[in-house]
Amino acid sequence: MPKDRAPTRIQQKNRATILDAALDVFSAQGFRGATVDEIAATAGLSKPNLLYYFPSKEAMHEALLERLLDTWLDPLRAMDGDGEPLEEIMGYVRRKLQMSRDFPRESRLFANEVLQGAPRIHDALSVDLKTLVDSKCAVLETWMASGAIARVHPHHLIFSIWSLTQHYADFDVQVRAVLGPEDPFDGAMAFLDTLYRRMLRP
Amino acid sequence: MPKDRAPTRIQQKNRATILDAALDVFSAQGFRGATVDEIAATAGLSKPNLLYYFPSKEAMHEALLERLLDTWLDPLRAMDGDGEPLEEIMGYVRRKLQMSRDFPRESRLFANEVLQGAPRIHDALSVDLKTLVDSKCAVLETWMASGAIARVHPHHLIFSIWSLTQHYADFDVQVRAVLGPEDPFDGAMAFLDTLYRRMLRP
DNA sequence: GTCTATAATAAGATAGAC
DNA sequence: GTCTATCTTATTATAGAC
Repeated sequence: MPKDRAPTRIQQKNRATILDAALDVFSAQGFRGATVDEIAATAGLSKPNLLYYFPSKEAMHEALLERLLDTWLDPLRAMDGDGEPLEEIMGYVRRKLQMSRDFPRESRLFANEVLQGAPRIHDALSVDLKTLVDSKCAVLETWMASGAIARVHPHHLIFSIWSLTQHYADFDVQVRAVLGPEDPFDGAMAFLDTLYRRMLRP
Repeated sequence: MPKDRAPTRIQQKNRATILDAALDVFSAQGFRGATVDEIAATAGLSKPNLLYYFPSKEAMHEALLERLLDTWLDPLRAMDGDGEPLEEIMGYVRRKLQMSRDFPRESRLFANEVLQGAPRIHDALSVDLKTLVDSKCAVLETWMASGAIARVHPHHLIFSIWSLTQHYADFDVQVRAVLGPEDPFDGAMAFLDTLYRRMLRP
């Protein structure tokens, strides 16, 4: 096990390789569906070597979720109460859709976890996430009160952005099966742009 | 194993009990996360007795998916090309949201399967589902051409209905963690009503 | 039809050589 | 740091009595 001092370059590289492989497998199979064997094979390492870097399968999963939660909410944090309301919301939608396109594995890791009752991140949801969302809902409400955007339930507005954007990562197979060769994300961005501008027009 | 003749009442009842328990466990844990032990315990039967009715864990899962696919698309099938366009669409949204509220386990079973690449239902998606969706998109396009509803990409319109409604079943823990004690479904229905009426107003 | 007992295998984790 | 070999446990499935 790595000693309790600054990790060497090879340690950093191996940990990164392992986490990337683990993300591949966990996001595709869920926690219990994933096997350490498959993660090791994907990483190109032996199973005991993997467990030299992470003490258990659980530890890998935990490391991934922790890293994910750190960055997953950045697009919402970046919605600026002092900006132009509609453009701030559209910017949030755009950033969220880009995350679905560029980081579908992260989206599916998260979806797997929440779908199965969020056993490992329930506190993060009901504390950190709730706090952030409530504060942004307050911002949305001032925008609605000022007449800058139309009135809707602010929490459901945020849920709608989550569901509409994450759908393209989480249900990618279904979307492509139905849509055929057409790129989903271009059409999605145009559609979401229309949707939110029409719904929120004062 | 049940003989190849009409099932007795006790057989029917046991099969139904098992499938209900299996739905509980598969929808909460995914296919590989589910164990036959847990399904048996939930059903109140011994494990060998379970496997007397279904030859394998895989067979239970298959039976559930088959039954699900049969009924999952009914709300879309019911959207009538001869009806009043906006009300037909709103009716579809309402039925779909009701399914999320009344059959969240089915929604999560489906989500688990698609999220993990739809290995068992890929054909159903790219054939049956695609055929149905394409035909309903043609209907939507005639409505748009006639000016009865505003123009949007029809496939993405349908994706939006799926994602916005299923979100309340699949991400139920998250929605409730953020929303607190407020009932999600009442607010959701009001929100979706507003959303689609504003977006589709000609 | 239902059960107890058990076989067979898969998977997480460790020992110990190099 | 990395590997082969192995232990241990969990899990699917079956045998065979009742």
